[in-house]
Amino acid sequence: MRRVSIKDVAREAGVSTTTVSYVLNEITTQTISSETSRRVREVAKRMGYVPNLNARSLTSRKTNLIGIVIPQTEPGREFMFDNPFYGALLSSLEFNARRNGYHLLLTGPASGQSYIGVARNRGVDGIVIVGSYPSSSLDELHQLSIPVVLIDTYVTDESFHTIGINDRQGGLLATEYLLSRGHRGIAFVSGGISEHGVMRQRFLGYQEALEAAGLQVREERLYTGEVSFQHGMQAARELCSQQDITAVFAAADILGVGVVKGLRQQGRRVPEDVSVMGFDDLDLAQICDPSLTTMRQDIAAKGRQAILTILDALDGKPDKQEWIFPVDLVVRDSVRSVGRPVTAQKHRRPDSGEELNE
Amino acid sequence: MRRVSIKDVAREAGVSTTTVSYVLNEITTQTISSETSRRVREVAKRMGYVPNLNARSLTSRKTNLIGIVIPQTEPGREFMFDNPFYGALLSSLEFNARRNGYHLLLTGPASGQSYIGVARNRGVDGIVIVGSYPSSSLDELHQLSIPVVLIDTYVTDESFHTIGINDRQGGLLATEYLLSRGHRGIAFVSGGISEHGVMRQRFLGYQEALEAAGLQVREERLYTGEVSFQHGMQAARELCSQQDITAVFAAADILGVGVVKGLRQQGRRVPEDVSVMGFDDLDLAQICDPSLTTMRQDIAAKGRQAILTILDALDGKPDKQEWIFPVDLVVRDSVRSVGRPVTAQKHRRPDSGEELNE
DNA sequence: TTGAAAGCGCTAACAG
DNA sequence: CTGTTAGCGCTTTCAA
Repeated sequence: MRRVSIKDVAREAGVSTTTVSYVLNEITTQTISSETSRRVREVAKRMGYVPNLNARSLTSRKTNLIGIVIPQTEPGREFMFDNPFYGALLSSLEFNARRNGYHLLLTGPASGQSYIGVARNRGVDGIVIVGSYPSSSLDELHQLSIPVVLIDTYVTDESFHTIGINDRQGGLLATEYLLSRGHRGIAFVSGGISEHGVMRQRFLGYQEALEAAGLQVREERLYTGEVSFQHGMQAARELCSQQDITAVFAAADILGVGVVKGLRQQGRRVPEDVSVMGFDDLDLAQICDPSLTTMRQDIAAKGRQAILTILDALDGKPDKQEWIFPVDLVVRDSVRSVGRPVTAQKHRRPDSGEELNE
Repeated sequence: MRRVSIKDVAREAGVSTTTVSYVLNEITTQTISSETSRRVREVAKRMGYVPNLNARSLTSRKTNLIGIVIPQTEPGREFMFDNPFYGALLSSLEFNARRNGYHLLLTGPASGQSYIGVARNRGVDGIVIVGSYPSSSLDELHQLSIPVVLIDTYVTDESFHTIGINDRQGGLLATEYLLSRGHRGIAFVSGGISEHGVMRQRFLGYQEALEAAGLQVREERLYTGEVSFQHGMQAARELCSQQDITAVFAAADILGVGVVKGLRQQGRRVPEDVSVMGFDDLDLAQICDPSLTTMRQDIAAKGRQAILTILDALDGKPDKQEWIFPVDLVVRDSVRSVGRPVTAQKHRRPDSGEELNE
């Protein structure tokens, strides 16, 4: 049984398809007698007419579809995302798209194939890309002449809108906090450090904080890999052999909780033996025990702004948008103070986050 | 700058659009000279031609689109899913859809509106619905004459395929395990218990196990609410006042980790003071400390089978498919044995999961 | 206030 | 081996 089309409605109502179209789309430049209008509406309703958006897009050149590209954690891996971060972001994208009359076309990057293909095939009106990709892939995006929003990636390209947080400052603040607690041996656990990725920025913040404190980044304290619970655990296992590490800065909560777990398995207590900082402030941070001290970012805001930015661009706003949301330190239970070196300050305010003014 | 269409290619290659269509779609019933074929391909590539799937769907009556409906945790809430369960499931759905040439149209149920609307608008080829909905909503699904797969819901309707696990048995096994460990005061923490939902089945398993052990379900030990970390914490806080509760069966891991957290906040130790069981075996279960004893289910398999079932139906297989995947007990660290009543067995196998044969 | 006609990009009989 | 033609469902001039 075929779907009822505009033709069916037109025939049944005894008018032309044009008229049906006018009525149902409430075209104000046309004037339709209220009687006709009423009848068309009634018939359409009775027959259960639903417009075919694909057909409509053919003429209107607008699909009301927004493409979302979310990375695979690892190439060839079945799961796009183990990291709850993406679930939260996706939720926000969906919610905001829907309330504005858009639908979401979801895709991971086609393995070995242009991940733009889908967007072109379907004629999405805009596209949101999460995470960083080789710039070769991004080149293809130029060819699509549609609004592109890049979330969490550092490319300086005038034709793309970007949404992110101040990752470098986040890394800086996190590390400064650990330093302020007296830690000097601070390991860094992260995902892959690619040129345009957030991990690199968080690392730079880490480095900057260390150097400002007169310390050096030490190769053997760096644990990069994938952003996963597993990698966090693995890193923790390895770093246990270095006695001078008293704190770990994990550049994502999912890594942080892995680190905590791994440390535990090695018989180390958190934070008594080793302190741990996360990044993101997912629910995970509170689920973990001890609850994770972390850098909070507003994931919902990112999703919301991504959609709004697309809509703005579709509305004809020409300027590139560039949003940087703030990150905030959230102190919980996974970091403790250790005896500070001789450079202790004169006036030590008890229990306050002492600034590190070298 | 307009996208290049089949017409453009045809003109450039000096052939008709028909020929282009034949070549590019590799229609085997037609025979095209290899020279023409080569030229068309070359031109198409050079011009960067990408077929418009929306247009194609107009004639082929096939969109290669699968609609996915994921519930909102709570009506009016911004997030569809806080629960990482949905992220995992969605990943699997996307992966399997893509490898079969399908794309995913993602939507939460439109607030106050038919959540079938999107599917009809877009003409999706099949639809996957996760979670249980009022049966009134499901009625509309009949009108769509497309394959429908229901994940995690108990409706007996011949026209829908279903995929799930044996929730009742899961609830039974979980509770039996707690009983076998000597627990008698077992609380039940879950999401809303709706008629066709999984929570109800898990509850029935809980009830069955209790009754088989000569115990009764007690109203004051039931904590139903939403499936969230928050609700788990809240339930834990409340159940602390009941001294005779020595174990909690949380019908979802996200609830379980909330319960553990809540108990901790009340100064109760897990499992020394109170034992906790989860359900799902998400990563969370291991992130939690102590790691959660739980019922494992294969989320990836659910997603895979959902897509395969749609494809089967689209291929013309007429029979309703009904998949029930197994659940397995995963013993970790959140449950301890308590002194068993006098009915202790003669031969007590140390450290084995003693069966409860009353 | 309404409708005829053309066209969006593509496919599929059918004819040649 | 290839092209003509009609049509998928809808919008949009343009004319009546």
